[in-house]
Amino acid sequence: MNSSARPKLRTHERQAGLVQAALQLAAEKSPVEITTGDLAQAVGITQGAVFKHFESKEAIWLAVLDWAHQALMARLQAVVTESGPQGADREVLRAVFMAHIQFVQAYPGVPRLVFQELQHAKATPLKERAQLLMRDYRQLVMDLLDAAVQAKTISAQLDTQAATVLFMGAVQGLVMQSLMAGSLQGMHLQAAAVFNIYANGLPLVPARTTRKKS
Amino acid sequence: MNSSARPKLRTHERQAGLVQAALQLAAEKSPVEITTGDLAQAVGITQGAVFKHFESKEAIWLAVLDWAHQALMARLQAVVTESGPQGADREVLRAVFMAHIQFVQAYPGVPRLVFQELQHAKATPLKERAQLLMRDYRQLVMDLLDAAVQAKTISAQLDTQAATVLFMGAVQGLVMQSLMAGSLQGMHLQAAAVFNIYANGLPLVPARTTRKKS
DNA sequence: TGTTAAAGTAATTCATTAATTACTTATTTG
DNA sequence: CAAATAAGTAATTAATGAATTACTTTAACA
Repeated sequence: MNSSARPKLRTHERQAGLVQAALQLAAEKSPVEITTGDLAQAVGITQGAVFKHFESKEAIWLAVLDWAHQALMARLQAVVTESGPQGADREVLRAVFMAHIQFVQAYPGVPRLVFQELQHAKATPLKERAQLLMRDYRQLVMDLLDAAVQAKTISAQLDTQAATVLFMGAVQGLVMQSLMAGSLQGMHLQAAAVFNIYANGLPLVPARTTRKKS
Repeated sequence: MNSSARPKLRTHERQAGLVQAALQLAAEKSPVEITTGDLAQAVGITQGAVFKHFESKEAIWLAVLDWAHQALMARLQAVVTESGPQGADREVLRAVFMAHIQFVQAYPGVPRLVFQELQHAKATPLKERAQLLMRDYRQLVMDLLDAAVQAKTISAQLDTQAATVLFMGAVQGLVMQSLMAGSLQGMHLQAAAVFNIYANGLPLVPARTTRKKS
């Protein structure tokens, strides 16, 4: 990647470089098979030099997860606030959905890494970060759904927990799909179709002329 | 696991034992961190002895994937045929969904392994097996959806590709959910709620009092 | 501008783990 | 029942890869 032969960057920049390198590499291969040597090479330094900037390999992945957390949530939050305080609720959801898909396309290494870490049985620091990211994300989606219920755009029948799981699963399904196909291309085309089915599954508030029956 | 001190099993049985041990261990930890030593121990033999029965570690995981493929598809096929030739289509889907969830609860290592392998960028034999399993699964779901459209239980509007992605994503979402929670308990409770939303998203055929149009 | 601290190198250490080897023991089966 | 074969052991090998060390170079700044 970075072949500019310019040695001696300050720790902060090297850290950033390594984090980006990790993201790049994770886009192409499973995080488990990324070595500190790979990272060093990608950034143009020696394997040993990596440890001048990070205490351990784990610390690098922690930084990557932090970056991803920050970047993803910022984007999604932006989308939410852009949509204005009382946008059509389904449309906000759709915008968030599509923004997430875009993010995944831009940084395919992130879902890889997150899922990788969630797999560990016992709570490693990395797993905890991954959980944190997911929890935050989950909360954002659930808040949107709850707001829609509140605003009576969606029926109070809705199990918002379940709806959140399905929302996240929809993204995950698309990711998996592209892992099978081997290409991220066309992901957001299918994403729209998938979201339509999802949104269709969210119950409308009962027709307002009719009396509601259980 | 197997602490019965009975040496010298025939290769076929040892293979089966090792496959089951791998499934067990994969239920608890990430497949990457399962060593041949772990497998040997779980089955009560020496690390080296493992290679009397499998050419390589990779061969073990291949066998595991084959077993999983076989077992999962058999179950799902059974559910489909049990439901009779003209069962209510959504109910067949629901039954398949729930059967899959049950399978995942019984063998949590399987989704772990599959996803793990799908991550590899270049086509390793293991990745190909995982893809094969997913493709078969995907086909089963899509066939059901297509049949429902054919039977006019579901509107021809439906993008069955997308509906299949969402179906698989729904399972995946539940898996992820349990990975976050750290427990498989209660998964099938939430599964029912998730499926309801999904099924609700499948468009009904237009009201039947209307004359059918091509 | 010369000293210091940070950033880098190259080579080494240490641990892990898949696979092999030389040898032993159990189990078929001719 | 005694070869022959299959299954097992214990120890070794070879490769990999994270981290450490001893030393060198660059950049900052007092």
